Amino acid sequence: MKKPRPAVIADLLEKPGHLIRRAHQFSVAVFEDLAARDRITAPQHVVMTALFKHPGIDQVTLANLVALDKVTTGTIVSRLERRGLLRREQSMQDRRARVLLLSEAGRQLLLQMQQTVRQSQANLLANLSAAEGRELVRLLRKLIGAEPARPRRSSGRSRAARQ
Amino acid sequence: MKKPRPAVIADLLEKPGHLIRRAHQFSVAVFEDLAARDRITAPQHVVMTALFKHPGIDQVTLANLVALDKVTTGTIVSRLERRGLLRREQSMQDRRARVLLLSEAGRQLLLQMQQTVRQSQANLLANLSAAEGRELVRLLRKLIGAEPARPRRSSGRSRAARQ
DNA sequence: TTGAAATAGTAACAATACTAACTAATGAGA
DNA sequence: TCTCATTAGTTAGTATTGTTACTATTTCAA
Repeated sequence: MKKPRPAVIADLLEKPGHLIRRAHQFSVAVFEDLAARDRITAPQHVVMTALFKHPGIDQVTLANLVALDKVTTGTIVSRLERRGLLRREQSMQDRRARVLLLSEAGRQLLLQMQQTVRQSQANLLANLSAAEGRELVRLLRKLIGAEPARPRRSSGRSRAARQ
Repeated sequence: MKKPRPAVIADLLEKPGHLIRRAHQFSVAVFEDLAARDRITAPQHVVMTALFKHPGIDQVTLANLVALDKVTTGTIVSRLERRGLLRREQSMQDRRARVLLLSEAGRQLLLQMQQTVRQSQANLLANLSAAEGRELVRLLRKLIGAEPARPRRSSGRSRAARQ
């Protein structure tokens, strides 16, 4: 006799999609808990980090680096510019493009936030052992198709980074 | 001699917070890819699923079930109500509360979407082996503090489900 | 060289997601 | 019973995130 199939619809806590949303929600909350003092959100921090490592890139390159839509990247950049944390200059080579540079204030803020950021990553993984944390990172990279195999190249082929 | 510490700032693909955001982005894109035809977003589907399993609950109870803010839950519910997928009635017991029920159209749509939903979960985990998928689910549950240990009780203590 | 395709950026729109502040109703203790 | 804290829901405001559509510019190919 067949099992009666009590629920056609699976429990939410079994669904990877739902769990990933919960994890994201948790991650954002943990970050903001510590970074609220500096009035920096997680994506703003990611953008600043990318500009720290790659000064002078344009918005589309930046969008690909951080895996955000170019429109989203544009609004985040605007907000940071309004706060004076980065500068936006006409590119000499391409008059369509805008060259992005962290301002001195932006650089200072980013460096000063390092301890905070490390702490928030630790809080995020607090419920996991060190090995589990590493395994989670590995699985997430594999899930999104960002294999560590390829030596450099980045960008990957993540669906949403299409433009 | 010390290693020169080439980058103060870690690579984004090492940071669990960034990877979780990427995974969430990917998850949403995969779901919408299949569910766009029904014009149902992932959170709308989660809300409908919860109402299917728990008909007649109020908005705050629903918000706790799906781990969303009560405001967000309210706007999603409004949108579904406007489309006729659920009904909202005054509660007899508590005149502040609104009792939520899936309409017949909502029930039909939800059931009809089951195959789509299963497929999108499969697509989401396509890069992982079955064992890796299960491990990811386990780690995410542990991360957000929703242990399978406790037999029933749910709700957990997720930071963002505070209200 | 010129005309079409591609690209960088923006604008307008929609949906999620949260906080803070509010209204209305409930409930519990003095 | 009266007051006050709590609770259900909404409104307003901010931010992220995406789509589609548009302008300006560049590039490539006929």
